[in-house]
Amino acid sequence: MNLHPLSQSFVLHFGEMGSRWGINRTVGQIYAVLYISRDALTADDIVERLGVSRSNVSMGLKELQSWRLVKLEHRPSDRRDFFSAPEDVWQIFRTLAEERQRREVDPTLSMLRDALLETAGSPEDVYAQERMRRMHELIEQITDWFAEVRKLSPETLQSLMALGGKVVKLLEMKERVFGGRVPDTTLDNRQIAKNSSIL
Amino acid sequence: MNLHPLSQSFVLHFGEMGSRWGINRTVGQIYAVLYISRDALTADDIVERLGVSRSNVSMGLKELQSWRLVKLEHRPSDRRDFFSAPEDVWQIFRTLAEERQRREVDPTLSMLRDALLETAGSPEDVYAQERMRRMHELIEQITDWFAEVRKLSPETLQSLMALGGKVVKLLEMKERVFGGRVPDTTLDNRQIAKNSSIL
DNA sequence: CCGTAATTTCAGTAATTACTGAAACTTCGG
DNA sequence: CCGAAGTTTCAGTAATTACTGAAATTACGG
Repeated sequence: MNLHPLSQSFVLHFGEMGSRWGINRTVGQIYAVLYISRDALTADDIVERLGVSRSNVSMGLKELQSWRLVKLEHRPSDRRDFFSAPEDVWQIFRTLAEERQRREVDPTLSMLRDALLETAGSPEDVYAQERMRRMHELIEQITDWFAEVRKLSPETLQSLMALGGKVVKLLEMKERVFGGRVPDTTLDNRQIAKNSSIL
Repeated sequence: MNLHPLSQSFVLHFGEMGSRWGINRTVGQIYAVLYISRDALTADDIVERLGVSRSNVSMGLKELQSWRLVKLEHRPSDRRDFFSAPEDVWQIFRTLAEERQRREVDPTLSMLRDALLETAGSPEDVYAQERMRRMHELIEQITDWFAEVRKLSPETLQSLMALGGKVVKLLEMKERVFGGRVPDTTLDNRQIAKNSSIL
């Protein structure tokens, strides 16, 4: 591995993290190298930095492209492919989440839906289905929420996150002015549903 | 594998998902079996249902315990260990997130902080550090937000998620009425004014 | 279109990770 | 404490996944 020591620990760490996340070590390292590089790199640049085979880098880059995590660009009178990671970290995060949704969450929801359509033949099946229903509900809720949140601009999102749990307090306050009853400590489902319908 | 067909696809799917998430197939399957079981199960129950070795189940259960994803209980005059998955799916989700935070996010933040303390010796290093700084910022922001959100009750959280992006609209509405000046509450007024003005 | 540089594919092999059965250990009722 | 039931550990092996080098394919400047 032919890297500045500062970058080295970053790259190694991402290789390690990659393997924990079901992405292989080299793919993680390739991404790390691209992420911290100012300029777009050729596959051979990456080979040189990581000390792995050219074919390995080729496969890794293909994998990263399938995740939409790297951009491919070309330069005039240069036949080589140049790769780079997107600038915006929020965009990267979003892409990652979207791809995981597509690859893992959607198939899971689909499997759960299928199982819920089956006729339960025994008390165990009835319980199993009930559990699956709850899981389906949870995943769908988080999924829908995320789809909504994705529509917000990064700035808005950042502000909301900065508020954190205080959002609730702010909404309670709004309740006092617009709503009927004053909620005790937490908001009640129905009440929020009611209010949001006016929007 | 000795399971009702309805449960079988669920269990197989979770095995598959497990391997994609860096958790091994059997561990995923064990969890799935526990999740859909009404009663707590012994290790031998799981062996029977999955058709894997007793030792494999033992290791898998240990792994799941280290993730705090299974509860261990005992019954009077029965020396066996009984395992079960928590009832509340929100709780499960939360535990999973907390453990991943502890195992993956925290070490990553720590690595990034260390790298940011180093002195950059070249223009490449300077850029690499800038990128790491941005990544650190993003992760910390999401982390802090999540820590806040974790304090909310599942019901409150659910209500908030049901609102989705409409939260922004509600807060804007509040803005229009109070214009940053906020009636007496437990919150520090200045803090709210500051935060909501960004919206 | 030719030649060559660049990239991809793929079969073989290396490395890693998962799984098993046997043995060691633990626990607890008697 | 003893013995049996239950659990864990671990060395060996199986299965999976990652990586390489060579060959095939692609793509583009001349």
